[in-house]
Amino acid sequence: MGYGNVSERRMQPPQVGVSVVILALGPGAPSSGGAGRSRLWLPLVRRVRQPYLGGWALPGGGLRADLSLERSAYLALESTTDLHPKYLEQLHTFGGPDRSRGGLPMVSVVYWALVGRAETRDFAEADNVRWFPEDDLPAMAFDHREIVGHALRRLRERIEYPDLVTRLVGPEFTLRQLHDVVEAVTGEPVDLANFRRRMLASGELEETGEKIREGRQRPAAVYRYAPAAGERGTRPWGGVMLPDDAGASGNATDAPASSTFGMSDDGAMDDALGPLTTI
Amino acid sequence: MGYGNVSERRMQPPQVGVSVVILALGPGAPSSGGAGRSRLWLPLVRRVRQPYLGGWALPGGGLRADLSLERSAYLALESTTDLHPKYLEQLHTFGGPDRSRGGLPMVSVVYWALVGRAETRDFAEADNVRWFPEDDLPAMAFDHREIVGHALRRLRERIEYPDLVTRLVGPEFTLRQLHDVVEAVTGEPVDLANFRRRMLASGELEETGEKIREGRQRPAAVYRYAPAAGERGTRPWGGVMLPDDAGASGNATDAPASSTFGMSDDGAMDDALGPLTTI
DNA sequence: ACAAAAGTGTTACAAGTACACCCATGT
DNA sequence: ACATGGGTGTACTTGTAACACTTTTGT
Repeated sequence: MGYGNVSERRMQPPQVGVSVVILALGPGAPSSGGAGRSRLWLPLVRRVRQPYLGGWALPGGGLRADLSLERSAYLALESTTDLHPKYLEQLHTFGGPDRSRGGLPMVSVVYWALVGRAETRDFAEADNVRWFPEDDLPAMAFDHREIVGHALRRLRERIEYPDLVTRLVGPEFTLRQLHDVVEAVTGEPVDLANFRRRMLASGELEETGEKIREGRQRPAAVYRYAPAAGERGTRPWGGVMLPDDAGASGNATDAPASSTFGMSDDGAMDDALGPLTTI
Repeated sequence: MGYGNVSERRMQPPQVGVSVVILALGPGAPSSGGAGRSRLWLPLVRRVRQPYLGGWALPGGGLRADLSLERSAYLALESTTDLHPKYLEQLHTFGGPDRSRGGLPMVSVVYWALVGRAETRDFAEADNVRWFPEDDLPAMAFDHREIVGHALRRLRERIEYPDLVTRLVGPEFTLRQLHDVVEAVTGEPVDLANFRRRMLASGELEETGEKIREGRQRPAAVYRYAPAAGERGTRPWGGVMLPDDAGASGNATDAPASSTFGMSDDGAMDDALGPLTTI
């Protein structure tokens, strides 16, 4: 009952898309010439359609019915930014009529990921992609600013867990590097001695046997993240490890995702209907 | 590129729905005649269409473009089970091609909620709704069994937080009641003395001044959940408090949701396309 | 020798655990 | 009086924080 006299349009479910918040460490404040404490940076893409045409938005894309949410997120990210995080974790799903000002209603499943410095290619800018420091973001499309805030909060809550910190620094690292990352992320000073002990006590770090000298003082032991087999994926949150060639599903000869994804290479189409959304 | 020769259908984004996992305390194992430790129960609704016709599924419904995700979840729940939780929290979003066996691809935004014993009307069964104990669930449609597992894990992680436990017992309670709930949920014994102190130390419980006698021994002090104004909503997770008459948006004369929702009263349509999905 | 960073020890305090104990109440 | 649950005390263990200290290296 009550079905005929309510406008059909209001009953329509919204469209779905995926967005990704990528976080990486980058140079510090310009006042120190980029030196000093590192900051968190994230890539945004320029929108190429209304609404918010020309504005900055999170990388994202449409959701394909034949792919898992993670795969969709990964492909959307790949096609817009060429980044290849090894780990994606679902952050939250945003929806509701208020967020799509001017566009069609849209539900965005948002993932977040951390990438090491190496993967960012020194923050080189692709055509429509630019990296911004977390504390100096431009005006952003839709509610993407709040989404970023959400992701940052999440990161700060969990940054002290070995699996998260280590993801920001790359596969091998010294304890001091981890420490500096934690301080950069939280903005709070952390006692180095106690931090060392906590990390080592976690049992998830393994000494590589190598030593590395960052300055010109005593070299530090190099570690890698190597959780005991039993406790892998034991975290309260459960992200998804992507295969090394996550763009293909176990077939190395697959065409690159950017061509199978069927999207032109314009980024930030997550909240407007892209060419693949035919209704 | 690569757009024309890929089937249009695969490019279509999936439909979206909302599902809700409701958890409430109910009678214990039948071997003890329902006495003994309480168990967690949850309501399921019988499906009235393919796939999984006649099977049990989580309450849910379509997502309306003109409502927030929470409101959609609330209305779907209300129209299928007549339950009115005061609090809903987003759990996770499930999607991917594997989960919709036989149906059209579907993304489900899943919420979870806890309701007090009072609200369950002694687990009375409505037409197509039945309550099941968490440890004796029937075969369930789609991946709903895993979704329930997800919700239970989440509950067990957080059950010791005052705001969660208190939601399972209703507005007023004794410390022993809280304690019993925690033991029922975790299955582990918890030291009562220490539990009392932890709860009181949280500062989120307020004595009502009343006393109540459960057995025929010394009466126990009655408490209510009353977090200090500053720390309300300070939890790492952030659910949504629904207004007391959450079905209406501040307008008491709104028609009941079941008629504005535009759905017939068949439950568990979240993963099949209901009458309101016209494409 | 000195500076700088790596790495270890020590102490103080907070938080959590186990368990013994007393108190209030109805039969 | 005594059984039963309500409520408190206490000793012990564990975790965390602060900070002094020793070691290794290059200049």
